[in-house]
Amino acid sequence: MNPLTQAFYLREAVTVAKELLGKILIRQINGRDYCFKIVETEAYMGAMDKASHAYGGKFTNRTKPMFERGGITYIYLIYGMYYCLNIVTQDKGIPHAVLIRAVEPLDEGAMKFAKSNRLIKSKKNEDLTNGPGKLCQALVIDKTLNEKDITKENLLWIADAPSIMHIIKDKRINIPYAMEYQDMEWRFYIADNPFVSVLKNN
DNA sequence: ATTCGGATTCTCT
DNA sequence: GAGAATCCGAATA
Repeated sequence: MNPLTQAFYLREAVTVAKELLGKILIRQINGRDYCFKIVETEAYMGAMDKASHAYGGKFTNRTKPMFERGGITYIYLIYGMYYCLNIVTQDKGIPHAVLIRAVEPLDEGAMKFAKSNRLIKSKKNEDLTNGPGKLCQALVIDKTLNEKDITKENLLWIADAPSIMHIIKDKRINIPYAMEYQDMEWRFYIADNPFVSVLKNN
């Protein structure tokens, strides 16, 4: 499997968010590779986007990675308990990012790995990785992996795979403070995939 | 099936 | 000091 190159990430977050669906997120740990398919993403569109941590060009210790050149991680702690994994996109100085909201274990090994890191009652496999906090727990992703290059085979990287044809677009989740931006359809997921966290409400 | 509250700590003002 | 790009299990209906 070949890593997605940096050029892939030097574009708008919405574009990258759509194209990341179906790609393979790989966690290397104890000399083994665990592979997961990306099935749900959200785009955060930089200084104009009221839902973004970088709204108004806000530059702090936390948001700093978003201002770097695309192709690295942006990982933060949320609600004091959970981590969220983002992929930085666009060139240096343009703070776009894509939140990885859900992944699907690609094989039995990945499934067992996820299970061993998630101590929950539910026996449904979907509950292992169908949310941004859940997948970070399942793949043992924390701030030690923040601001790291994901274009090279490493502890955490992304490999190319065939593009997804049937993509659903929808509003982003849980951003009530974002005013008019909470209605932007900047969440994307693979149609009919059981690991998607929230389905379209109608 | 849907709603609800508690957990927990980093980050910024 | 307040609030956060969430999750889980329990309670309700």
